Amino acid sequence: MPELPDVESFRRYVDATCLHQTIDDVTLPDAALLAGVSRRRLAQTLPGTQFEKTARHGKHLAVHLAEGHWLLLHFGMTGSLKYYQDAEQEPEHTRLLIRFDNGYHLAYINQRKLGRIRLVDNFTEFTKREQLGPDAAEISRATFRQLVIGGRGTIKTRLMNQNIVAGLGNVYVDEILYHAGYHPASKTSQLNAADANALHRTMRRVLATAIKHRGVPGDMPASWLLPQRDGDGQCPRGHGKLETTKVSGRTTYFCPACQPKKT
DNA sequence: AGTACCACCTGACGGC
DNA sequence: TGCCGTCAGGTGGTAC
Repeated sequence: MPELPDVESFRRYVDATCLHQTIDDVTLPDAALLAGVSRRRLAQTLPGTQFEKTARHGKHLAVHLAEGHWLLLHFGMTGSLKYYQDAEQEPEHTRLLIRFDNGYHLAYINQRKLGRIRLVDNFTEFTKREQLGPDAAEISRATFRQLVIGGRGTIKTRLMNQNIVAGLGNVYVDEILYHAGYHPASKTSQLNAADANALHRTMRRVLATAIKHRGVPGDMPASWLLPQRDGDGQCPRGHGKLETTKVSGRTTYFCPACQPKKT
């Protein structure tokens, strides 16, 4: 479930493997993921150019091409990348395959096809056009406070909204609310500046830790909720079984003892 | 401006 | 064995 830490790990992976190599050719086994760009246009644009640098905003990975455009990858919930040499190693569900002139391949894999592949002139303009909120790993405390408290709705829904803060999804919002001690259905109208500051501090810490562990669930600290996301997950602080509920349609894990509701 | 619900999409899993 | 319903969840659309 690629959220900000996963996408940041993909970005670093591309930086570590694919920069400054000339693209020989591109294969698009499935055009269903293309958004605003045709198969033909990608096949015309990519060969002959190189990946120059990468950027990320929320859950969007952007690769700047030496010829000027940005290749944008969104991973949905089942997307990932793999860099490999032998053609035989091509992963299942590869939806975009780039072959470099050093003989290596970069595969964009996406089993459930909920991701998007785009080609845009300007990444910053794209994030504005999509009205994405500030990146969750970069947002200042003051801006966060302004966007996240007050108004209507629940804190979980607010934090999941990419137009408010970009990068958080179901799993990491649950994680942040657990560590900060807020019930996911707490009303934003009941939160004050101190609550916002605490949430901001916790969010930054959770994201930094998750990035350090490359978003791999099994590598997260034992004190985290994430490894407990299954049938009978336990509160890592010893309060017994976690509860699940639906908040705006998403399965939500929380500990009723650690996370009292503010209604 | 909220919520509620559906659709997209595939594969795993439980029930019968 | 095998069929079917449900669930996973990021996003976007619609109805209310």
